[in-house]
Amino acid sequence: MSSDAIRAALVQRLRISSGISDEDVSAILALPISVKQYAAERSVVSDGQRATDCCLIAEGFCVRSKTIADGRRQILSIHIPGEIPDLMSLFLHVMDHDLVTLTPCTLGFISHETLRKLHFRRPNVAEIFWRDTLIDAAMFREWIVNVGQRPAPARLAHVMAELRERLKIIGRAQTNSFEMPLTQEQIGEAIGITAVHANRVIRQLREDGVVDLHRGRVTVLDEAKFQELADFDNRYLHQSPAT
DNA sequence: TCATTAACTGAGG
DNA sequence: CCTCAGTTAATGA
Repeated sequence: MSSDAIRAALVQRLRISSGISDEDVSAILALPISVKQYAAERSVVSDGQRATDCCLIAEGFCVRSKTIADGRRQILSIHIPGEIPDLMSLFLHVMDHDLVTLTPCTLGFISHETLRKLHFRRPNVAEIFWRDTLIDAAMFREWIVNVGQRPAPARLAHVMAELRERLKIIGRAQTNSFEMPLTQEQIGEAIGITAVHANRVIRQLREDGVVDLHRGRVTVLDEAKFQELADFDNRYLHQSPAT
């Protein structure tokens, strides 16, 4: 994939969620960016590492995660094309978690130096990136509530509902079907249950005619049941800049 | 390797 | 007694 396509993915997302101006778009499109291909399940930046670039996902899915002493891993967030999962590293240089590819990915790296200069030259872009980081924090709050308080089937449904909403923004989800390329082990790591229990939960949702998850693709079987279970309110994604 | 399922267990309501 | 969820183990795709 060309680096133009990578920039386009970012701009498409920022246009919708931040109301970015054409001039700011041009400034972003002119940034030097280094494109790299990653296989699935590869570390992009690790906990404790000093980051010198920010990573823009052009193609594929990534997760952010932390691993505890006994080796168990918590998945903290799922990331899709057009996002910059490690934007915070621009100011927090030493990573406090891992960024890992889930699927084969095309990633674009923009140096901190470049981004810093852009911030001085274009305060509007700095504001947009700040806003993006705050939305990221809002998503973490929602994730905590989800994992901490909802029963397992609702937890899974909520993660699915959020992913659908975000994929829709970049034109990659239909209402009743979208990609969710996590193994059952990874689903367990995301919502705090074992892989065996993840399997039970998925089966239950399928048997109840709510939603099906098969080979990394979600199919909503009953929209009303799905919404009720997921208890999803998209306000925390703050998609319209005006409000 | 990943997904599936059963059987058993214990916590907690 | 019931639901939820972890563990173990066997088996299938």
